[in-house]
Amino acid sequence: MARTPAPGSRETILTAAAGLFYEHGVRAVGMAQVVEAAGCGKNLLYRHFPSKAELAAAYLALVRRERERSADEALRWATGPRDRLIALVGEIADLVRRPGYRGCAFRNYLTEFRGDDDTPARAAKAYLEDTRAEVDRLVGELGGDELLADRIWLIVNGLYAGPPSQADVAVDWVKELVSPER
Amino acid sequence: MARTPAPGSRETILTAAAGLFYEHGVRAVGMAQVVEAAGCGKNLLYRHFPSKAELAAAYLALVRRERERSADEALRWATGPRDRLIALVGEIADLVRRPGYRGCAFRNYLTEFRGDDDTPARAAKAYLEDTRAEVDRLVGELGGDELLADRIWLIVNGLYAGPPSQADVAVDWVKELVSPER
DNA sequence: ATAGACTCGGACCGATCGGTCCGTTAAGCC
DNA sequence: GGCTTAACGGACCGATCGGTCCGAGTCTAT
Repeated sequence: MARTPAPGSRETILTAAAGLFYEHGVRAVGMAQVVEAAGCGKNLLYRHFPSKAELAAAYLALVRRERERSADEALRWATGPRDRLIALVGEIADLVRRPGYRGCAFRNYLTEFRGDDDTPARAAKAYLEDTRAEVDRLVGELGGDELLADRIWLIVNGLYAGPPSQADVAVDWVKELVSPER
Repeated sequence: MARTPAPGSRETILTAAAGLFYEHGVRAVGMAQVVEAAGCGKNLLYRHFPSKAELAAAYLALVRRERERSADEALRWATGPRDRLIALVGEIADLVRRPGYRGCAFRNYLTEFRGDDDTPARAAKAYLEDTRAEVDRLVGELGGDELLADRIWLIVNGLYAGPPSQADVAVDWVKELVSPER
């Protein structure tokens, strides 16, 4: 079974905060709620995370780790840029289909704090840019032009926003786009 | 020249609130800021809008009126479902390209208040459903299948989310999708 | 001039925000 | 058992939240 992290540990607090932040939004969740969900004292929370902004940044970093782990696993068995692109979009589709899906954590944060340029906002932007760059790289390996990369990125953004019922449409479309024309 | 609305009027207050809500987000803007921007007293604000939720609902209703006016104008000269679909997406592209674009007001609200089911949230959902239904209707008139409607909706969602530089890509793609195959 | 209606600005309310601090309690460790 | 360490829970802080209320001032109509 999975190792149970010690109560009051940094990991426990961060997990509790991440769940609340993702479900309700960072702005909507107060530090008191985080403390209550984590089952620890405010004291300990502020020892691990000196401010709400740093807790939010750690939340986004945690989500990024999870996303990258999931993406790495999805891309493990994909060989070549074509399969890797399909796997990349398919992995996002799996995320969107998951019950309790509430949108992309990074896009959500940038919507909640639009205009801000604090640490978590920069982390969110960095993730989006890196993902976009990954799409560009794979399309380049595949020999595709910038238009193809733009179109796939358009689908990815639409996939993140849209209802889960659109996930299959997005994946199938990308498969079609990256398949050699008959 | 444009008629200047009376200071302290409902229209003046709503316009000021709408600008702040759209730029910074509804949660991030306090009623005191609205009052300050509107140049009126709190008294008058709460006479016209009995609560912040009602002000937010009026803000979304205002945006909806503007969006529908702009869409009607864009669709005025389009004849037939093909041109109307292209015009519909092109009008959204114009919005996205506008300086100061901060995303779709309705999607932003639903992100900020995810999980809530108050009056403004229902208004936002209704707008999105109506727009999606409009796409379905036009695709149906054109003789397209559900897949085409899903794909166009995917592009629309991606267009709203993506950087303005993607606007042309989205419009050109929709043109290609609805054009009769050679 | 005077009365009335209306507005602004701000004081004010209870609640909650992020964040600090401390008394109590409990868990090690010798 | 006694000592140390540390976490919990909550009181507490100033600021801000949405929302109410009132005094002072303005304008108009008579």
